[in-house]
Amino acid sequence: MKKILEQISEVVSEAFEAAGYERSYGKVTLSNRPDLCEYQCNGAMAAAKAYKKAPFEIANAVVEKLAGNELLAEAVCVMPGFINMKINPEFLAGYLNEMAASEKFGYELPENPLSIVVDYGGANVAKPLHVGHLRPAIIGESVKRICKYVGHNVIGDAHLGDWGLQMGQVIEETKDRQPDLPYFDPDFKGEYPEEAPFTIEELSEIYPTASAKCKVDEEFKQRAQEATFKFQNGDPGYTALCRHITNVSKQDLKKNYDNLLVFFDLWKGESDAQPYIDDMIDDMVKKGVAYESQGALVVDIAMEGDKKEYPPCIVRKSNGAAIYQTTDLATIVERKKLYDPNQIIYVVDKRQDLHFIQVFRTARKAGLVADDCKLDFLGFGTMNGKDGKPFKTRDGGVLKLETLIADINQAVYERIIENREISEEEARENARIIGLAALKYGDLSNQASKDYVFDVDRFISFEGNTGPYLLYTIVRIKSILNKYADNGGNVDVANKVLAPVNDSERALMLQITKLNEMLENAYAEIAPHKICQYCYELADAFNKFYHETKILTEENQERKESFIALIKLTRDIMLTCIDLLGFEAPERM
RNA sequence: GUGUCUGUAGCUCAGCUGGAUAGAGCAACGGCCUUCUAAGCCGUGGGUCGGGGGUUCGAAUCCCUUCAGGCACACCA
Repeated sequence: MKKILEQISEVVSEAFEAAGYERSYGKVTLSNRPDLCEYQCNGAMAAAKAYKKAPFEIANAVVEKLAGNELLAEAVCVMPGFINMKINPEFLAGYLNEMAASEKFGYELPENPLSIVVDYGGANVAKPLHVGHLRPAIIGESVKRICKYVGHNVIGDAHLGDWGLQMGQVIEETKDRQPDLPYFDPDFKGEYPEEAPFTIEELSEIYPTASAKCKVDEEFKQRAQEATFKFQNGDPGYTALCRHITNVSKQDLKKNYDNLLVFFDLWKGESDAQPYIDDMIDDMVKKGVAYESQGALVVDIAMEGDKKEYPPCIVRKSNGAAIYQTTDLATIVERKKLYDPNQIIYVVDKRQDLHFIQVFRTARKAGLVADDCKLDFLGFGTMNGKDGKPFKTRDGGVLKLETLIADINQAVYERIIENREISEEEARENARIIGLAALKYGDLSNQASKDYVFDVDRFISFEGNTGPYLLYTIVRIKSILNKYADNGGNVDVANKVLAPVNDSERALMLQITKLNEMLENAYAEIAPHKICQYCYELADAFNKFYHETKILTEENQERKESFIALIKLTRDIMLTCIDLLGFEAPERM
């Protein structure tokens, strides 16, 4: 269905035309003076210049043409030439009823859905997830859900780091512990065992041990580097062992991501792109985009209008090895071949923006993607502590993600048992749900590209603009609906929303109508924080309405059913919003 | 040094495709629970939107300049 702003703009555009002006001046926006009106059109002021007339005169003529329009209850013109409008309450109610009856609240799906790859997570095989992995997981998951919701075909790819030194480190440490395994026997000719030589628990201890050893033991470090080289060059035993490392590690990562409600469609890794490298580079050389410079093979990425000189993109190091850029480019080749995407969104630390400029420009120059394939870099900012410096543990170390989440859950749990009398089991379960909401909302409510202060106490404060506040509001609505059902009301029947009876109900209804406009925007700008803001305003509007309106004791049956329909719609939209943000609501709290 | 991002209330942040008195939350202070969850609601105080120029009928928003901070700048990922 058409968005409400489109509908009103249409009406005003026609009025401009009827009054003898360009219809393009009829664009209507939400009012920034809600005390005066709900919608405004500033077109008369822009038109004044083109037609060399007083803006007020134009606005007046337009307002005359708007008289009696069924969408509007009021249209007035105000100096110097604003057109202020109020919506017809009957029309408003009708709009909500249409939203409630429509799939996805009437969001208009694209005629030609895009194929979108979202690259997020940034996890490395064999290494534990730490706080640094939190933002890409949270933001990426939300971006993925938003893209899906607005009707595109989306693939979320974890794009594991499975091609680095850590592989060699784990190989060597395993070798030291179990030297007799067949992977280390160069003459071994049989089938390698199907079972991994270590469990998740063992692996998660092997890596840190090996990593620590590398820092103090030069000989071990040397061996790890050699092992990495051998595995990257296809040594069969090492390759087989690496497959075990990856598989075991993946289970552990999956468990951790599941806890965060982060679900990848694909668990590809850097290693999957390797087979594409040689052909890709040959092609670049053949096309003349890649050339040798200081021993390395590079691609110039300078473009007209650049304010600075960009360093060329290295696609092959002077020692012949591939580099980060190479792998990312080859991954684009792979994705083009397997998924032919129209858009690839990278959710990666913003400090890597130069890297992605290099990769994107090289991909374009070498024709790795179709010209109309969008390559988006959603660079996120740093998570800082309360002191404004990058988030660290008390002793300055890197905080494991599991620890962070456990700490938050514990803090939320303590707050719950302080305020509520519920069973131990429910308190723990709610702490998990509410903690995750606090964590994710705390992150997503900031613009992704900015650094932000990670303040657990504030996030779980249960007050104000927080995840728990949203959940509390949802739970409140659920509770009313449950009571309504207990008293014989039927919650499942689709009641009609009537025109609003008071200002707070009207405000709630207006807020609901903004949903689809907001969603379109959140997708176009890849901006989950817009959903946070909308959902908070919706919760706020509901709570104000709630305090002014007795819902269950309303005597007029039709009116009561209208209230029920309205709060049901509010609940459903809020549930949709938090789902797009990547968290859930409990039944009670 | 070059580029880039950021600078809005005591704190944390929205607003930035130009519009009418710059918005929230927290913190402070004052109200509201015999009535659908007070994790809520209502109210008060608090800002020369880093500074300075410019464009415009109109600028937190666009342009220039300046100050302060973050980040990145070819063979790490």
